[in-house]
Amino acid sequence: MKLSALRYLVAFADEGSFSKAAERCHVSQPTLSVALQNLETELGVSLIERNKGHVALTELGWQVVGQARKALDETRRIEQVAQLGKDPLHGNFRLGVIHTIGPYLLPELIAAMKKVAPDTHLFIEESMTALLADYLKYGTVDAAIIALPFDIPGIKTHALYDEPFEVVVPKGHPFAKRKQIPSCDVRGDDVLVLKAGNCFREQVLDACPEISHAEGSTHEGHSIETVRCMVASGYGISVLPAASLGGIYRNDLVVSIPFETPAPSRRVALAWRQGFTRPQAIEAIIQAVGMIENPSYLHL
Amino acid sequence: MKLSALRYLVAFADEGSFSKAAERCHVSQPTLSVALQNLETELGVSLIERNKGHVALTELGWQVVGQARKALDETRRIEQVAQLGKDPLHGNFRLGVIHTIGPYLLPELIAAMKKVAPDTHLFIEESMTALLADYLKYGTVDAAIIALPFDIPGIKTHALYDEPFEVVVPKGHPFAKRKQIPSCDVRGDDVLVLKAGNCFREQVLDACPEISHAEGSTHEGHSIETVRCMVASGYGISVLPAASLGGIYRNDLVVSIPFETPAPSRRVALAWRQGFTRPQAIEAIIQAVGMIENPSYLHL
DNA sequence: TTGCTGCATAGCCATTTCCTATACGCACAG
DNA sequence: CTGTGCGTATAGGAAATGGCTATGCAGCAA
Repeated sequence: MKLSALRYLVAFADEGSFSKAAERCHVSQPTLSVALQNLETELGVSLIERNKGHVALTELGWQVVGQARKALDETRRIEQVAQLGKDPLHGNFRLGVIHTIGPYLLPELIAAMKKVAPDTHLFIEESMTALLADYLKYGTVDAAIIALPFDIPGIKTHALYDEPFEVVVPKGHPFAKRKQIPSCDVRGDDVLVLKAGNCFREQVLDACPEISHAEGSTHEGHSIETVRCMVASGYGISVLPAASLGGIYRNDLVVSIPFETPAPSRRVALAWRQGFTRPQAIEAIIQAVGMIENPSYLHL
Repeated sequence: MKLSALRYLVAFADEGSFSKAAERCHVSQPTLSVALQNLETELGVSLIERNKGHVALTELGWQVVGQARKALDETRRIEQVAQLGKDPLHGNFRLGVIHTIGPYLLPELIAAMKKVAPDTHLFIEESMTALLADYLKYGTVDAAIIALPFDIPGIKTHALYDEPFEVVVPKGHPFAKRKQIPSCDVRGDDVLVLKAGNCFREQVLDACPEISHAEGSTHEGHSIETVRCMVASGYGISVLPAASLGGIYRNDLVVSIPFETPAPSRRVALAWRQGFTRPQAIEAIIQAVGMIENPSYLHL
């Protein structure tokens, strides 16, 4: 079945003559005539009654014309859908974020995106770095916010900001009154770290190599919030990213103290597939991050 | 836009790979690959994100696929409509009837058609012979029941039955007690006839040439029912077709008397365009007329 | 590295599609 | 009755299309 033949048929129904229909369709009369004959042959029915000196649609012809109109309408709507979708800032955008950043960045990021790209609807996928890498690769997410380094073939990144780490101790801990702490003071087996798989665990261990970190020990937490509660409960001290300690996450049960400069930190970046078709949406996210006011991290 | 490209796109959405989609569509991988590239170019958007080692639909791609499915569904339904319509006894049939036959034949004809072709839905168009001829010609009706002769180029006819005429007089009229009347007795200026345009008027004047028939006189009626009422009211006598005098149309205000044999009559026929595409429906009507029991006319 | 898989590209061929020219039938006018 | 105009069908040829095979190239697994 050819869409052109359907258009010819509808034109014939509207014009009531082969010649007029051909004119309307910008084809010659024989072209349209033959095309309709073929359509009838293909469907195995007679759509047009050809009489000496007069032609008209058959009863069935009218039914087919009606259905053909619907089909043509739906195909026209394909073009409309494509046209609407041409705006790269319109439609859904699937954004992955690592667990140790999501809760502390997203509320403000989403608010900023509403201003930068109000028609972009963010779907958030929170996970761990390794999984997000796969998601990115296979297109499950369009982009991801992760911590560098993030060197994956075919994936591009753009640094967003640096996030310093801070030491977290329970109220009344000997460190609690100090203004700054050197990283070498964070050591021993009472330092709580995240469980394996969270990239932040490795980043902390890199920053404070003297932490004792037997994997599977009771001094591991599933999430930053768990660790914070464990610190508050006196299980030990920890090192957490600044964003998880400021703003609405500040509380009275724990005390956070900056490291001595140069404070250990991680560089947070946006990552996306090289072939991603909406670079403008990537730009919008970068711009939205830059718009966040009073962030608990260091703008680049 | 090509329907094949839409099918390829949907197949790709289902299979997630060019090769598998090509296999499903029974075409080679390059064919499908190129077709989708062309579709993207035509729509001016990117539907598929091509990465090294991995391809996937874009957000917009999914939207277009959804719309493409609808369009393909509607085109498939065209074939279904055609398939259903292949039954020539299914669907609408527009039947024209002249005024002087319609009310007296249709009730029984419609009942008979319900048995012969229950899926044929009759649309009735009641009019005068000349108009029906045009309707037939231009396809406004599919067939017409008229009185012979009806010689029109491109129109075929099939005689259905002979309908004798009868003399109608008011109760108490001198003719009322006679068993038979010779046509020469029907004469003068108190014979009521139909107005010009009704073919039955000419048929009566042919049968009884001695009727005085100044056109536009007060002795003309618009319809058989009007004439019957005029006879009942004592305006004169008339000649009417037997079918309008029997059955439910028999009443006590007028008396109908047969003509002497050979009684004047008219031959009623079915007429249709030579090129009409559903001859089976024509056959069904002829058969339905033959099925009518106890008709007020003479089966051939 | 090597082979395998999967998509893109190139070149070729068959088919399709559209055109012009022409034939044919009908209607209308002279 | 005949010529002319209108409308559709048919025929033949040119151009465009759609399909194929062969091949290139990148990623991935062994």
